[in-house]
Amino acid sequence: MEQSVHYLVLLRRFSCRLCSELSEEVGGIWDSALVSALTEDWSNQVQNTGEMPTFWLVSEDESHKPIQLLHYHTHTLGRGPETRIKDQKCSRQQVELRADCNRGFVTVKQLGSNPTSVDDVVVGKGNQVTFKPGQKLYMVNRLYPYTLQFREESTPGGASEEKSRPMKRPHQRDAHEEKDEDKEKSCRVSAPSCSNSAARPEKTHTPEMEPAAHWSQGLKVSMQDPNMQVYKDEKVVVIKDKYPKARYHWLVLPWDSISSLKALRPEHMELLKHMQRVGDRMVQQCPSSTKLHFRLGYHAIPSMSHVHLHVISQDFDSPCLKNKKHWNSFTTDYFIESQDVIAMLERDGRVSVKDGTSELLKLPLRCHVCHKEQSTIPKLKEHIRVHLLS
DNA sequence: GTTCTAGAAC
DNA sequence: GTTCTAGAAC
Repeated sequence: MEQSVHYLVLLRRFSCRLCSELSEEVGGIWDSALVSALTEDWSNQVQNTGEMPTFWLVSEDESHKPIQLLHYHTHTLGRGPETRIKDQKCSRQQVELRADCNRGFVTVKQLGSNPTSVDDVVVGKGNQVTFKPGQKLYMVNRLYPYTLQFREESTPGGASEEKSRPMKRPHQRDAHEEKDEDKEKSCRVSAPSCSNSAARPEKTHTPEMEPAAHWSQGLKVSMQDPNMQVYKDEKVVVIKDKYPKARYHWLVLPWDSISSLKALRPEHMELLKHMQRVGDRMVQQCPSSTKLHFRLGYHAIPSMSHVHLHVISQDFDSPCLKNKKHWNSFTTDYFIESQDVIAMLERDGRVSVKDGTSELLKLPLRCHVCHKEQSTIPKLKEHIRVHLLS
């Protein structure tokens, strides 16, 4: 217990250091409001991939159905049937909203004369501010509060308003929402505290709701969640793996929507190099970087959509590491080093995965240090402790 | 990706 | 009997 507390204290100090030092080193930032603008290429990529992440503007007092805010579409709102606001102080065109689903915020421009605000910040006529999950938008005079919810829209082109309701998002559930305390202690990586009630999933699933987003889309949700983000800059975001397979296990994800290694093209080279640099920095800033060995790489056939670079310490000391698939995905050629992916892209212009790679997950359990075969996961975990202590 | 659990392995 | 795995379901 004492050790866990100590560990958490270290982590918090580490996070603070990361905030200042890492930002300096790689030009990254920690306040998502400061994220600089990306190009509009993303919009095209979304259309090409058929993936349509969208925000939903949710009336806090549930006076009307949530309003879908499609990526890069402008939405003018104010007094009228859509919001059911009848207050004369509210203009019919009170605000213009523009969602950037990839970077996780909506731009709010005040068009009306009376003040629109986001939390305590008054936008001001003609001005615009960012609005993120966890914040509250007050349409006018600190009245008519709204929150943002984010989810993947599974029907490209957009669902009709009638059937489009925010749904529960299982992968937005944080570790601390399930058997919280035990998990936090046992996984040795503290889940960040979540004050973002607006972005939390619905607890119940009513018949009129659409089915939940597929689990494989979970990273796209997590990477947008400010409570999950450990680092971010204009190109990438880093989150802690929700089910870490070692004492330190981060994921570096590009803001650009790249579904898998297969989708990588030469134009992604600089992005991949940047992802590796950020991963390297994560390691360098880690208080245990001198004691633990780290590897940076990609799963050849990842379960989760959206390219993500694993930055993982090689202790594999985690209760979340439970089965052969977990083990072999990090200790066989199923795990492709970041530098090898970059080299392959440089050489071939593509990243290919060898036939039979999925079979690597079924290989016998073998210690990653001494290569001795172990019969079961519990025995393997007992065995690797020996290397950890030596 | 995780959880759950039947049944294999011990 | 218990432990552990592997496949289904999510």
